[in-house]
Amino acid sequence: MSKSTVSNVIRGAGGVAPETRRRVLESIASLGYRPNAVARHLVQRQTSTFGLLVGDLANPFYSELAKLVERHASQAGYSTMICNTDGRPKLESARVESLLEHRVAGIIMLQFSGTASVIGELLAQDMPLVVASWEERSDCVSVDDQAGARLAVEHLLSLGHRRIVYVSSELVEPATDAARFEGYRNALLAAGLEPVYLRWEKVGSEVPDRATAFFVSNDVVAIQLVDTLEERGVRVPRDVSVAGFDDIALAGLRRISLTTVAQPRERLAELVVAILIRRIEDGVGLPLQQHRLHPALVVRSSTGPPPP
Amino acid sequence: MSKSTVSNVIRGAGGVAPETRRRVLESIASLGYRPNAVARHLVQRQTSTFGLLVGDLANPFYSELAKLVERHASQAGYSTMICNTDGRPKLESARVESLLEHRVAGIIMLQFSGTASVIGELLAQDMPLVVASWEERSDCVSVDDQAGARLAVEHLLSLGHRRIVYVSSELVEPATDAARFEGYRNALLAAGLEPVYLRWEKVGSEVPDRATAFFVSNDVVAIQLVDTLEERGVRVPRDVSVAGFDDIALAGLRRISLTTVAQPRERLAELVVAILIRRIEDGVGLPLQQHRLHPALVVRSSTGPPPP
DNA sequence: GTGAAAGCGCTAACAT
DNA sequence: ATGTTAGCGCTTTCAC
Repeated sequence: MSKSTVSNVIRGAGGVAPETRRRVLESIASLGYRPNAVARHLVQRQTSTFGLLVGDLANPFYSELAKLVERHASQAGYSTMICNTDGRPKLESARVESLLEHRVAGIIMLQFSGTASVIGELLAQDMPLVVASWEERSDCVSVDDQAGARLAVEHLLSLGHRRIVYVSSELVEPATDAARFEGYRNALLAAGLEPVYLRWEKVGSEVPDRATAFFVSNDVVAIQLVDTLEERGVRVPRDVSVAGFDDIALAGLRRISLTTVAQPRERLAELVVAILIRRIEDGVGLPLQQHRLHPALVVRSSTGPPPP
Repeated sequence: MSKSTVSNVIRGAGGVAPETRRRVLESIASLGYRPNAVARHLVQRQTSTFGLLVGDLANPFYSELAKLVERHASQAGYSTMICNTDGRPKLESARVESLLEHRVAGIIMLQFSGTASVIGELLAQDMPLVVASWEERSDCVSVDDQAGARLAVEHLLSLGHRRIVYVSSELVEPATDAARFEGYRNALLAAGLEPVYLRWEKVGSEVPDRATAFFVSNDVVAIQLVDTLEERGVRVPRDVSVAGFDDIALAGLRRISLTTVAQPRERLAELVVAILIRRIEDGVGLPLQQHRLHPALVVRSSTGPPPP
């Protein structure tokens, strides 16, 4: 009963006599032996751990996604090391450095803080990486942000709105925000209307009085916007309509009932993990794996016709 | 420039000549050398990774807590391996086994699925463990669930309610649920009233018509309950009052405005991590570290006087 | 102050 | 089918 035989039994490698196998298993049970993954990873020069970078776990969209990603990862035999970056580039690079030192098998970025260099560095080191938003340089899977925005804006347009404002926030990474704004802008331009870009942080001071509808770059901020508006006595959707993006669980509550662009979360999580595993197994040779998923408009009651 | 000298420089261990130190640092930079944490952990027979077990990351209370825990952990130099158990004991033990094989330095359970044996096994192996709810046998920190429930019920009582129903759900682990029910029960009994225990899953079929108020064991279910009630045309708080437990971020929204018992999340996360680190450093000799935090009632507009 | 040597617990290649 | 050997990349004595 040498180390290698025990190893063969544990790893399910063939070539072990049934009787030997039984004895090994028995000893393992009686001694309470537990294989040491650290040692295995060292000798294999490969861990079975993913690094999961998320901007803000307190944002339901990301925590829901993180949950799904972790599930798929563990089903495929991978553990998940989670890092909340708070959207801070400094923190992000520190956490990436730590993941690299831990020799994670691959990294998933649910939200990329905007420091383009981080992605470049990861790629330069051949670290398998999947970004859950559009990223030219690496494997990625995202929803078609432009199409999603167009869906929402066309809905607002068809309701009769003419003064539709785009509201952005720091919670959405710049590239994604840009794509959603672009979709919004194209839809407005096509209707011969003028796009207006507003930062959520400034809604307090400069909210355009004549706006009859807002398209907000994510649900969390959309819900906060409804809150803020109603605090000022503006009723939604009677006085003004609000549409969001993501379709977080909360958006479906009767009291919230937010019209929004739904992301296929389940499919997204599944794909992200599958793509990462593929990259890990097939290596650098594999061409870029980039997917764009279709979003769907979910009409609820935060949008309605503009006041007369 | 031997391996040990490099090691001494990296670890900041003294006894290295400034000139040598400079040269080592320079080589590290030019070669792009990155220390291998896996090897370090193997030789030290200790990782710097925490295992974080959470019942449901999609529940905002847990994701908010997870975020805080991860932050404190990383500030203390620990990585966080996250495991979503979905409240399923089978999954839970599988994930714990994986954490054990990874030789995590300690485990934090944000929600314990109810299989008492898991905790026993962990303790038997001297695995540092902190449970974020009351657990006699191990280090733990929780809010005073009984006191919290009493706060909520006394508020309802003072509003004039007499038929107050307790609503439980699978989302809350049994021990916590029991403590909250106990606090509810005591408060009702003290007022000479009869406690009623109802499972959320059964609210559809057997909701007591004469109830004028519900105390729900957590916010997520409380919010769903409000939804369900209003779907049936029952208005909150006009017809019936609802109070929850946790004070998730969502509860503060105007549209939701849920009266609830607030848990000191920030303090909880901080303590959990501090206690775990203490246990890791001081070992088995240290007596049990058990803390009970004080909850606070947050009165919002989901509660009001009962209808005449 | 620096280097040489041993060994953490495994796997993989090679003997037997 | 089983055992032996040689590392994986570090830290930690222990010599020098």
